[in-house]
Amino acid sequence: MSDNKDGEEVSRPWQSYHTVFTNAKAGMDGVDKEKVQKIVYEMSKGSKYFENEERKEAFIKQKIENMRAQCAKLTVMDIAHYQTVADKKIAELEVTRDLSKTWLHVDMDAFYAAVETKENPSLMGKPMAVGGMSMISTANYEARKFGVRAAMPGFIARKLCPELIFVPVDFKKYTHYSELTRKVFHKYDPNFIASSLDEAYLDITEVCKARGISSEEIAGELRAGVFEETGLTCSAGVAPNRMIAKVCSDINKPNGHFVLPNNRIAVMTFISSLPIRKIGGIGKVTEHILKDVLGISTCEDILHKSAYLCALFSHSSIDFFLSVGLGLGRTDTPQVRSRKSISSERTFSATEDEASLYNKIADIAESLSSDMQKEDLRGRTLTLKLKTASFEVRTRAVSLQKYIFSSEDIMHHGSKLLKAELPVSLRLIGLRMSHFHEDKPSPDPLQRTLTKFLISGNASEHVTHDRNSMGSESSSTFDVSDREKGLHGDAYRTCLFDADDEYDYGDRLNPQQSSYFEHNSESSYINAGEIEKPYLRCQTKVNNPERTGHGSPSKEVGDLKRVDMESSSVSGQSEATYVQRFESGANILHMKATLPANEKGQSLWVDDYKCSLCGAELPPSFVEERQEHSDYHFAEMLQKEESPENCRVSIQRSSQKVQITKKNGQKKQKTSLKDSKHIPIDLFFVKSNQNF
DNA sequence: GGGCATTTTGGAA
DNA sequence: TTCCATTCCAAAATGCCC
Ligand SMILES: Cc1cn([C@H]2C[C@H](O)[C@@H](COP(=O)(O)OP(=O)(O)OP(=O)(O)O)O2)c(=O)[nH]c1=O
Ligand SMILES: [Mg+2]
Repeated sequence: MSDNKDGEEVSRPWQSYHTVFTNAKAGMDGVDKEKVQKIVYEMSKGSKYFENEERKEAFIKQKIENMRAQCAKLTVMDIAHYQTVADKKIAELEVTRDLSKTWLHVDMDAFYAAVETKENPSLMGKPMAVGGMSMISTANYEARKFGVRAAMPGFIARKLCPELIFVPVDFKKYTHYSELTRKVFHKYDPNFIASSLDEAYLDITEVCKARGISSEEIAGELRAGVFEETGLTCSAGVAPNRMIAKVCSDINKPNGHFVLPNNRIAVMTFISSLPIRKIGGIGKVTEHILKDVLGISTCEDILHKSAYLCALFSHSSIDFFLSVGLGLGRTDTPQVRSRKSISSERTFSATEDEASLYNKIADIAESLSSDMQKEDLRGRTLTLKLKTASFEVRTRAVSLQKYIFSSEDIMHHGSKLLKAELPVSLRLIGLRMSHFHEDKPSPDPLQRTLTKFLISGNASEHVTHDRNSMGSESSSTFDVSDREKGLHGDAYRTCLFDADDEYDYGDRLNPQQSSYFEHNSESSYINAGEIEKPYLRCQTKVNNPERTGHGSPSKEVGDLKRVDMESSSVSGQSEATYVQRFESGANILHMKATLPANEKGQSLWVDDYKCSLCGAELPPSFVEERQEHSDYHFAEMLQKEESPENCRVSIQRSSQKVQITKKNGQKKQKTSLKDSKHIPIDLFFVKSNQNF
């Protein structure tokens, strides 16, 4: 297979250039995929962006090779062992199957584009995209016939379709229409989960029973209701759990619905031939890895390769994959979660002019501060995000003792972080605040703690009465991390098991969250957890519409005020903690590991391939990289011997980093990127894997 | 050994 | 001419400090 692939890469290179929009999507039926691929490739080839993608791709390929090697080493006995482990796990999961609920997933058709067309009917029937020349957020179905898709840069889309009309994004409009749709959703499930402006999950078990009608009828009625209310079409999917419902809503998109009966046979039949990429949580990289390492393409394949999966991946990943293979997904209604961060970033033409960079960051700080004030947020951690002219992304964070929100404070700390990176040529700067303080303004930390303590008692009561108690959202007043652990402490990994849940956080129509009634924009968080009539307490949060060119309006996340942990830690330093690292994008999947530790000494290349100190693999041809790698170990040793106290910052700032997986004692490592000036780089790997 | 802080990664709309 | 976004989440890994 790999030989074959390599061969194709040489003769038809565009076939191996995968993008987020390479993946099939509704409305792409009659499209000449080959032609589109070729144009996309031609337009991308040679660009800085492309080169960065190639670097990332090379990293993944290497990882795949390592995993394949590991598979090859498995003995018959190993495989038999893993098979029993897999079978046991499968049996355990099967027991949890719950076919008693009926979930419906609704997804608006070409949402932004549909809204724009509704407001400007002259666009009807013409290929149109929402966004600009650098990026489009979505395209209508006429444009999709040309291969134009969401997340595709505008200039490429125009190449695919010269007639394409570009309409700038206008979040205010989308938010408005979103509210209208939610009004309809609310009639069928007052606790519906809004996972984005245009999507929601409804537990229609009760409505069906109460009205004595089928889920099919509910789906039709709901879609008609949405159309009546908004003039926009949507698609729906009905299934016994959210994971499958989401897949189903895509089956008859646009303007249609698909109902999967609540019985095991139907689910298994449906899932078996389904490409794994259709499942939420499995994206480009995971698909690539499972395909190239184990030949897995469909959900059915997952069960056939269960032993290998157990041999290669971590527990949580195994649970997730096997659940997908079994067609199992969440059926409960999760706890409402509050926003955890807020950010603002902007792309501009690359520059290394410091004055101009400071101007940019000032604008961003201003914008972020303004957003924070709209939600009455104050945060303790500020993260600076940078994207260099070569598309390398870096982040740098500081945790402060004070909670801040003013543009002055943000700018002050943000520019300090930026200053440490100069000189550098950047194309993007972003600022993100997190570790929010949940109280109302009260600058004094001590006082806040007290206030919080008092409030937490009351707030807790409300919150805990929240619909279901799976979360310990407020159980532990002062320990955020404990609460979060509780939140994810379920049998499955939230993120992967049910990707839907990833989005539940935000748009779930929760009391204080976004929706269409403003009277509560001021609602105090003390009522945050109460949910009698959730939507009645929603506030309309328009996320700086039009500020950004495209993208999504920040997930109007509600701010379920949770009592945050107080300053307590702010580890030592009086000012703040500065730590940094860098790295170019590279993918990592988590796997099991198995590499022996090395001792310190000189850097030698074992088997002419592996570093004797850390096990990193670096082919002999990587002369410079090897030199650099050796230098790194050398510097590391010097540091250890000389200044133990500076170790942290120094090492982290060095151009390479070595990571040792504790659990497995295996190591993985990669060379990260450099620092502003040169560009070393590249990685190598690890023998084994990591955990998925 | 645990808790905290930082960074990276992959995913989704 | 233009030349690949923005917002947000969770997990995992790493290192420091107790
Ligand atoms: C996928 C994607 C969507 N969006 C926005 C624009 C979309 O209209 C909106 C909803 O996303 P989607 O539901 O993924 O797409 P869509 O509604 O435009 O089309 P479909 O008929 O296939 O459902 O989110 C982005 O801004 N960036 C993205 O990468
Ligand atoms: Mg949609």
